Amino acid sequence: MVRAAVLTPRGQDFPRWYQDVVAKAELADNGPVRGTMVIRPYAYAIWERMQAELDRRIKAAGAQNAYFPLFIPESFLRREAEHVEGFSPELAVVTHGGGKELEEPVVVRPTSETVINSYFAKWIQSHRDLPLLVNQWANVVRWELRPRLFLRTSEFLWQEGHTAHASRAEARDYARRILNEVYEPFMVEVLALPVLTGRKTARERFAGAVNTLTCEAMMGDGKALQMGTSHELGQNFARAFDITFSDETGSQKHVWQTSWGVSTRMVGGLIMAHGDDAGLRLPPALAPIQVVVVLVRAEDGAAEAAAALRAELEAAGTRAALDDRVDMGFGRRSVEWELKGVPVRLEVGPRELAAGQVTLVRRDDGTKDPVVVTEAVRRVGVALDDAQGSLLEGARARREAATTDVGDADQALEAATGGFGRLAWAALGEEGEDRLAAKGVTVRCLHRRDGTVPETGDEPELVAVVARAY
RNA sequence: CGGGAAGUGGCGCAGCUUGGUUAGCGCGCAGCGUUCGGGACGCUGAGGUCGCGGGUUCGAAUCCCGCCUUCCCGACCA
Repeated sequence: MVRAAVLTPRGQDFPRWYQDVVAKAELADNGPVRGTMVIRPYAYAIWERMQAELDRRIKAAGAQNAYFPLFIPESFLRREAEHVEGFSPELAVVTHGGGKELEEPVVVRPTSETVINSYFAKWIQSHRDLPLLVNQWANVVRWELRPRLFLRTSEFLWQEGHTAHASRAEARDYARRILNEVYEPFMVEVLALPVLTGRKTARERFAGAVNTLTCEAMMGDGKALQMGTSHELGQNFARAFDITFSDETGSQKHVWQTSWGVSTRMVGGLIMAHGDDAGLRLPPALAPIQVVVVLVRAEDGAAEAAAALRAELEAAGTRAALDDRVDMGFGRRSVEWELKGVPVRLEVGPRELAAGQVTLVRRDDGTKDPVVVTEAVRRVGVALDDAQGSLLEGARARREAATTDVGDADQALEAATGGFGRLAWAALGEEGEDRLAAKGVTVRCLHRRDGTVPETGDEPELVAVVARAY
């Protein structure tokens, strides 16, 4: 039996495939204003799972949640020179309110450094007030000229952390801690996405930061996606907003800061990294629905058995759903759950039930196995664990296979046509970086030979990973 | 923002070159029946100011102008 193609094949037209998945898995729609996005319930559930997992880790790193306003006085943005310069082109500016022209235009936040820091200046007096670790879950607006659902939209949802510390070393350590203890483990353990971590080059650095750290993942077409960033801001904003404290000796000092964020872009990354020709493939640790019990036919006690299985799975702590829509064709329902990437399907029908069995189908590798009903819950648990690992390994293997070690800029360009190129940063340099950029290839990050994050950008023997990026 | 392509029921498309009266097709949707272990089938039916605005014309989905939106390729960003 040949399956009809549900989606444009991934290898035939990747962008088209991506759009097909977003539409058919009911993830998102375009909003009425160019560049905006309607996040549909299933994708929002995925985002909520990301939020839950991240929020826990962020709090474990000591930050507390707060909320700052959407509207920011335009003058605030102008206080940090590089920051304005970086964001000016993509600002949405409100000029009218309450039926009249505003005296000072108000910008819709593209990020909240400026508002948050103006309050940090007020709240921080003493070294005893430090470190101040704040996180906010919010929407931000950056007017996009070339929008793409989840990956680049004019409005997106994210989490932005902002911290102030008493010393440069402490701020630097915290920026790194967020990268290595929050973002990277979340992406690896929950999203099953192997990420490269490292520093951004000066060219790729966040506007206003002295150092930007990044997590980079490879998508199914070999392009890179920046999954999250953590910035060391130095004292740039502290000076611009006059954030000072008296230290133990009573002298006034400017604070040292960080900011860090991940966004709904990760949903796009998840689709592009794990998806296949049948749709999304969700890692079990993330999936809003980990297992769906599909009632094949409501005969011979199958309906009762399916409902009971779902209840048992839930009792065992598994996120389970029941699909008892027997008036809809079985094949159609299978296709639907595959599109949505639900990791495991338990098919319950009278035929196998007569033998005391149900069928366990794994989304990650497509395997189907009969399992004894009384063993089903345990077997689902095993399958979920296994799928989590195999998705991660599969993504890692694809990345390795599509990564080439090269010696110079020309070879790097060649390598970046279908994956990552890796070469000595010393052999590329900023001139080489500019040459690549002219061809749409960027340095995604700099890291040590062993993949760890360097302390500074001028460590010897740094490796540059270059690629085309979303 | 530059360069290309395209907007016709929910989705995918035909019709446009050579204006002409009831705008078609497939999928989906609703009802009924037969089916039912990988997108079932039959019958009946609903659903469209042809992206928006202006113009030409006796008459515009079709020709002209402007705008909006989407997709692809480039420059900028999570």
